[in-house]
Amino acid sequence: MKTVYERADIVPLLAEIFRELGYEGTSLSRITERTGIGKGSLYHFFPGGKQEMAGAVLADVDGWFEHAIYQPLRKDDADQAIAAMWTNVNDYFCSGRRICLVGAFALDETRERFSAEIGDYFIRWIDALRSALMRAGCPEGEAQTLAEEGVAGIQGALVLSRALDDRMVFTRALDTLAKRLDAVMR
Amino acid sequence: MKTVYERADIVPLLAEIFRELGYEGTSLSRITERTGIGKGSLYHFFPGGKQEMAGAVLADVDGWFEHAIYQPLRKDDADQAIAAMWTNVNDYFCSGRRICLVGAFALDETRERFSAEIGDYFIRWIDALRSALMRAGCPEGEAQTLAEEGVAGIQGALVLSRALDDRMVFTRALDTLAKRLDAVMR
DNA sequence: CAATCATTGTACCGATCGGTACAATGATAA
DNA sequence: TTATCATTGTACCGATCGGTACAATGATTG
Repeated sequence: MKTVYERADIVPLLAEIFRELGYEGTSLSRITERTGIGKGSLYHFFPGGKQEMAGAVLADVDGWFEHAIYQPLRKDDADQAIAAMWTNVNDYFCSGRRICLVGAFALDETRERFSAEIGDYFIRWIDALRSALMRAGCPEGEAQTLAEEGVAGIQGALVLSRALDDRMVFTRALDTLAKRLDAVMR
Repeated sequence: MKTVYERADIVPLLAEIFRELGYEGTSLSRITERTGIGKGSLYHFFPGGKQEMAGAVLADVDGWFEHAIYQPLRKDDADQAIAAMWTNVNDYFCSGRRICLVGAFALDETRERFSAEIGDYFIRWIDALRSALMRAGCPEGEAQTLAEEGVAGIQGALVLSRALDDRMVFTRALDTLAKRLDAVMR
């Protein structure tokens, strides 16, 4: 018996493991244990080993945010895009049950491995949000501060809700942030 | 030649290493490499091994916050204590260069090892801040939300400033948070 | 059918992991 | 001085680490 995988199917599985265990905590044996995918397959699709696996996961995450969050913020109706951001972020992070892999990588030495990808992810999030805020009538300086506050607030809400093991904390924090940005736009 | 240590001197050294490398990323050999302390000494002071070392570091961090942040928030003049919190937090985290070990542990599976300590640290921070806010004239419901927002905001600012490798982001975020809490108090 | 080739399971590699055992060291106290 | 005892350096343990080699598998193509 022999199961055949595709690279595109493996990446989301890897993502969940890196999210839960972190980069250092993720070992090849635990990947095999939790997915059934052997080393042969893993090194066939990711010849660069663990580093390439994590890199592929980061690229996948980045692609999702670019499509689902950043592009709407840059191009669509500002009010609608910002409203959609809150609901999409709440769904994506499962109300705080899931964490942000990029944020987690930023905290420890894993950052050194992926500093470019990590920086890009947040820079583009903040820029896209600021763009939407300005189109909604917010002056530039205030829009930059608000955008940073919103993105940082989401990351902090993830930390806090996991620390307290309380998903309501995340949803509540998102709600407070949404109201704050809303208030400045009109 | 033989260097003699005390447990109290070792803990801060361990703290810095756990902060930079995370729990899984911190190995005994790297501790020895960066501190010169051998396994003999480490297991003499921490018979429980790595878990006890990290536990001692968490207790040390908790003690510092209890003394320098929480107690003033609960007992001293509210305005002064909150103002002191911002400057002390900015100093403690070196304007975002240092991260919060408790928050980092909360993000990955390390949380399972120390869930009680992690939960306590944040619960007491939020409670103390809410107490100060209420004494400063903030109604209870709003004080709870603001306290959570403040603590989460600090954690998010740490993530963001490290991700962007920009310490100004941290100082700016702290400033924005301070102004926000200040506005509601009067 | 035969040949090709992407994919997979498994055995194996040296290095490092967390942890233990214990003798050497050196300060303290009788 | 001698005995005691906390402290340390070092050698060692089995397990696991990330990674490699390669033959077996099986779908695809001519």
